[in-house]
Parts: sequence; C-alpha cells; structure tokens
Amino acid sequence: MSLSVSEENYLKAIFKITEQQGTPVPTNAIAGELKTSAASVTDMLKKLAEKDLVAYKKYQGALLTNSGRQHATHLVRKHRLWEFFLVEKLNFSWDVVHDMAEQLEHIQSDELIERLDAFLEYPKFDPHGDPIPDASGRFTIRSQQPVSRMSVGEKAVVIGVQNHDSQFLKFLGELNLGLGSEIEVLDKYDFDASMKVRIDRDETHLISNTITNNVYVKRN
Amino acid sequence: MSLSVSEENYLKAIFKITEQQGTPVPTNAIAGELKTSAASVTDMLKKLAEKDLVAYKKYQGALLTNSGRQHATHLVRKHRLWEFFLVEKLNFSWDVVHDMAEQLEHIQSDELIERLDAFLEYPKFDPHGDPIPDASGRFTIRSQQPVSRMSVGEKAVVIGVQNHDSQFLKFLGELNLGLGSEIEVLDKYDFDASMKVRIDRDETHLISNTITNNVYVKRN
DNA sequence: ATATTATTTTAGTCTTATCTAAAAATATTA
DNA sequence: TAATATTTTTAGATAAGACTAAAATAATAT
Repeated sequence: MSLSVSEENYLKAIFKITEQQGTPVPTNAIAGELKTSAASVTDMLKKLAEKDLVAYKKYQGALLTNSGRQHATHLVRKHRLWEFFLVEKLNFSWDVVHDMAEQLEHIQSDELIERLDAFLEYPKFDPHGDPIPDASGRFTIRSQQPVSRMSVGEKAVVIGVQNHDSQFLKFLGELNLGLGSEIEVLDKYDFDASMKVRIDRDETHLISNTITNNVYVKRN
Repeated sequence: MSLSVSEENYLKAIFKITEQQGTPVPTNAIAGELKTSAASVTDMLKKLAEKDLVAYKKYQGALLTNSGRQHATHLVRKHRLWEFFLVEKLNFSWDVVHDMAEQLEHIQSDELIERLDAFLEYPKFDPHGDPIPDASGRFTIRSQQPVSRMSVGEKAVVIGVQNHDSQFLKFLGELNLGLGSEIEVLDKYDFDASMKVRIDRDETHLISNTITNNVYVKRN
C-alpha cells in the first residue's frame, strides 16, 4: 500500500511518541509533534484507522497496528540510512542533515533503499548514534547511559545523542564532542547534573545538565 | 522561490517540449506530456504566469521566462545527477532509474545537489548520454549523429540515446549495446534505415530504424 | 458530586490540484 | 467566407489536507 507524505508523517510521529510503549497516543501529542491542529489530527486518525494503520477510538487516542508500525519502522530505516549517506558520503555535518532526510525518506522505492544500504555497507547506527532497523524492521540494541550517570574518574566513549536539535548539535561540535569522543569525568555537581569533563584527553569543559542528560556513552 | 512538485513538473514539461526553440507551447502539448487535462493546464499556466515563470497569453500557448527556464534547467540538473548516482554508485541499470530520479529531483536543497555533484566528480553526461547542466545552468555541447547517418564501413562509439523508454533501453542491453559500445556499419538498407552492424568487434546484428534513429554516436 | 478546565471531535471553510461539461476562440476546409 | 472541427478556456465539482470556531466528552478540583 502506498501512502501520502502526510500519512507517512503521522505514522512516524505516532511511532516516535510511543517509542516502544503500548499506551495510546493522545490527539494533542500528535498535533504537537507535527505542529498541526488537533482537528487535523482527528481527521487523519480516522483515515489511518480506515486503512488499518492505527487503532483509534474516539477520545481514546491512537496506537499503531502491526501494519502501521511496520510502515513507521521502514520510514525510520529510510530516514537514518539517508542521514548516514549525507554525513558519510556527502560530508555534511550531523546538525544539518535532518531536513534533507525528512524529504528523502518519502522517496518510494524499496529497491533504492536496499541498494543504498548495501552501498553504505549496512550501517547499524546513524550519525546521531540511533540504530538503523534492518530490512525486516529489527533494531540493533546496545546498552548505553547518559553522561550524567558516569562517576568521577570514569572514562567512556560517546555513542549517541538524544536531542537532535541543530543548535544543540552545533554546540557539541564547538566542544569538539562527537560520536567516538572520549569523555573523562573530572568532577560532578549533583545538584544540577552538570560536570567538569575532559574531552579526548585534551580540553576540559564545564558542561550543563542539558549536555550530560542528552549525550550517551557506551556502557560496559 | 519554492515551488510545489506540480508546478515543477509543469516547468519541466514546457522545457522538454520547447527544447531550445522559442515557439510557444500549446496547452494540449503540455496536457499530453503530463497526461493531464487541458483544463488543468490552463489553470496552472495562469498560476505560473502570476509567478512570472511563464509568459502566457490566452489561446496563444506558453513560453518559459528566464526565471522559469532557470528553474527548469535546475530540475534537469538534479534529475540527471541523481540518475548518474543511481547507475554509477548504486549499480542500477539505465532502464530503471527514471522513476526514482523523477522523485529525487524534487528534493529541495541546493547544497545537497552541489555536494552530490562533487561526490560524483562533476559528471558532464548522465547514463543516457544527456548533458548535465552545471550549477549556473550551462550544458556541455557535443557533436553527435544518429547511427542512421553512418556510412558502410564506418566505426563509431555510442554516446547517447534519444528514446528513454524502459523497453527500448532493455532491448539495447540485450544487444550488449550501451554507452561506449563501438558500432561498425556492415551494411545499410536505406529504404527503412535499418542496418547490419557489428557491436564491439563481436556479434553482428540487424537493427531496425527505431534503433538507428535513436542511438547517437560520436561525430568526428 | 458538581463545577470548571482541558481535550477532542464536529461542522464548516480554504487552498491546491485535479476533473468533466459547456462555452468561447481559433484553425481548417469546402 | 461560411461551415465545421479543433483547441482552449470557463464554470462548477471533487478530494486531500489543512484551518477556526463551536460542541461534545473527559479530567480535575473544589
């Protein structure tokens, strides 16, 4: 079944909000995610329910059906593969690729995606450290923890970020902090989760809780 | 100015039909090219005229303005660069890339196209031998002639095809005939422009006028 | 438990891009 | 050049996806 860009965006939004959990997604949450009105969401949910992509009961919010989740996962796969392509092949920086991938993910061709995947040598994680589902929708699971959970003296390697905001990512770049960076915790200020850290055995920085909570490191 | 996919398709269609010449394009020609109704074309022409992308006078057909032609050329550039990418990097064959490129050409990001161009090392011709305009819209001109104009005994290298129809291209593939193939004319049957040719100093084939008229070789 | 607030849905519009049928303009032909 | 045929435009509808305002439902607080 071929879906419109709009329909696909709704599926992705619902998928993003549920993120595993099985609790129904309120209309307003979707409206917020897509920056659209609640009325529009209601209209679309009816349409998606009709196509059996979401389970929807009036006033009860919506949940993806298996078919809907499959679609959404495939969109996530496409989005992340394109992001990988943009960063690894076209040398874009990680803070500018989202909007382009947002468009590219709607290109309709399974063969294209499979070949892109092969061309990129089957990457398992995108440039923000998020897992890229394989063709059958399986995500690689990896244990990780936010920097805020590290203890003083500990060293760990950055493997992901939670916040994909362009400003945030650009700021990390200014700290020379990216995937693969080594972080050593020099000091912790527990009252606000800020920390003093050394990055790649080089500069030391005082980083705020926005950073310590949104940057993930490899858990051993 | 950012255009809708539909508006872009109209500009491309007009560009394709005029193909250099400065005679106005009739409404019906556009309708035929886009497989839409004449009424729809009239509506869109008014809209494009409003945006100063076409010069349109009732009952007189439409012509691209400079701005419209610039837009159209940029679309051609995007289409052909993506086709090159699909064939050269993702190993698609030349007969299947058109529909994907048709979608990819509407992705909005100039930076993406410039980086793609660099990644592909600034190709001058697409997989069908059509010139790829550079960022400022200039096409590389190359002298060429259809196989039908070759004389008996002459040898020449294939550099392009006029017909992009998938069936046609697939058939050429079956003759092992592609860009770069050498054609030697063994015999000519002028009454229908069919020929006996040897391809790449190997097999000989009797080829119809559909082929001799639609395959171009390098002119010396 | 009822009043108040917040959320969600319905109803009615709007825009874009399409269509068909009818009217108008242009081209062709006798 | 008048009649006929073709092309193009207008008029009126439709579908998708969005909106606002009002009504209906659910959640919260007194």
